[in-house]
Amino acid sequence: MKYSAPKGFQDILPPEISVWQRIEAAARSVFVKYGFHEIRLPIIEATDIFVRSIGEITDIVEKEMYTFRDKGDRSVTLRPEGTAGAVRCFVEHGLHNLPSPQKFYYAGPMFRYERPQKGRFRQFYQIGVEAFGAAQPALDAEIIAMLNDFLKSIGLLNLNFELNSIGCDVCRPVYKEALQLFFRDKISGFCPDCNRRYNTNILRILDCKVERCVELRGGAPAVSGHLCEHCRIHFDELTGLLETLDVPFSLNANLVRGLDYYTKTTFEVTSEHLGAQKAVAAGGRYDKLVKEFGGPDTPAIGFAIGMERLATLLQTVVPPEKAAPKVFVATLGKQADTEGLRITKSLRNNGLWVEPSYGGASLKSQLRKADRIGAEYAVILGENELSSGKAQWKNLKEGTQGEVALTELQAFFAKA
RNA sequence: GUGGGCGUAGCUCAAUGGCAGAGCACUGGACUGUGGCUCCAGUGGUUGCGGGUUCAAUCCCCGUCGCCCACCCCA
Repeated sequence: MKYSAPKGFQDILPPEISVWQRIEAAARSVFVKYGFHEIRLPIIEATDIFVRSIGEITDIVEKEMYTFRDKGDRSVTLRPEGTAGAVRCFVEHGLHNLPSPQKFYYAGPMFRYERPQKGRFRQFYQIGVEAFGAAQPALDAEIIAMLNDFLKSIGLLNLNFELNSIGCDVCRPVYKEALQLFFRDKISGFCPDCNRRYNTNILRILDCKVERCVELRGGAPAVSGHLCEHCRIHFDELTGLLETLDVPFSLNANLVRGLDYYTKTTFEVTSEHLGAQKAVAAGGRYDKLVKEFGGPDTPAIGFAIGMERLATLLQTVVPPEKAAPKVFVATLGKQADTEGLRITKSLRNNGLWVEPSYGGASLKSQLRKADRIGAEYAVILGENELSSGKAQWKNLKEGTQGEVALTELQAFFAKA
């Protein structure tokens, strides 16, 4: 093999594409009912946009970004996620001047230089959703309900919907201090990763999977007990609204998002039928990010859906569609080859999927091909048919055959 | 970045320190112009790449690249 796609990059071929198209169509039809509009964003942004929003000490920024200098010596980065670019877009175009909230979605590839594994690629596709300009828990509830609607509409059940609040810039620092106090004396007993987390992102100790760490962190202060009144009310109202809207969820006090910009509500949808990378969608509030980007103080919330992971799940539920032509036109002889092309075109003009023979093969091999590509009908056109002005039609599913005048072919297949 | 497993035909996989194979798929034939079933034949390989050991390496050793899985982290 001389060439292969770069590590962590993959081709998506026709049998799989039908699942992707189904996902995209379902997303559009659900999102439009919630008033979300599609936007198309650049795949490259100024590097600083991601550093400022995602956070300097996150893995994404520290080691996973495809960053390079363009010919104008600007540092640019292939987007590792969509929210930063969406916020940049919102601020750049002054979209806060439009009635609030403004609601958007987008779909496309993201890039992270990571070691590939099941459900993880260096180029991966996300459908992203962002809503700007409403601080009320009603918006959180709606956006989560919309995600739930979407997942139901493509036929996915048995997903885990987890919810948490990580507080705001008032209560989170207090909570972090409480965690530092709790772990200070016992951190040396934790795994090396947790010792690193103690300094970089202490919240992450709460979802370490190492058995010893799970035991040792028993009794650690829960975020729910440290939310300020404002955040606690927001969260309580949200859970109440989700119950009203019949959105099932479970609380997970250890649900921590890795990106710095999240505030208050965080949520994640996972499946047990994926590998270790089991999150199919995740998101949360980011009330400070628009201001951070130079816009007015504008609360916002969003989520992202992992397309590959969703497609993997959907393929186990719904088999990929096998699309097949209505008619295969088999021809024998130069003159019939030409006439066959003309017939093919006229049937296509009637809206049918028609495949011509490209000439030169035996009738036997042409019919074999017609069968293998799953055509419903074959039209047979040779010297006899040309001279009589009548083609043979054959129903390949039922094995029936008959004659039809060349001038009647369109009418024949319009009814067939 | 770390750890483990695996690289042989388009796909799924055999094989052995001594001529590189099967099934499926593809093309054709048996059946001068009638598919599916059957039978026959054909196309297709620098055994991922590079080096080493050896009379001889697909096999053993080293390196490298790729794939898979897990950690970290994340959609």
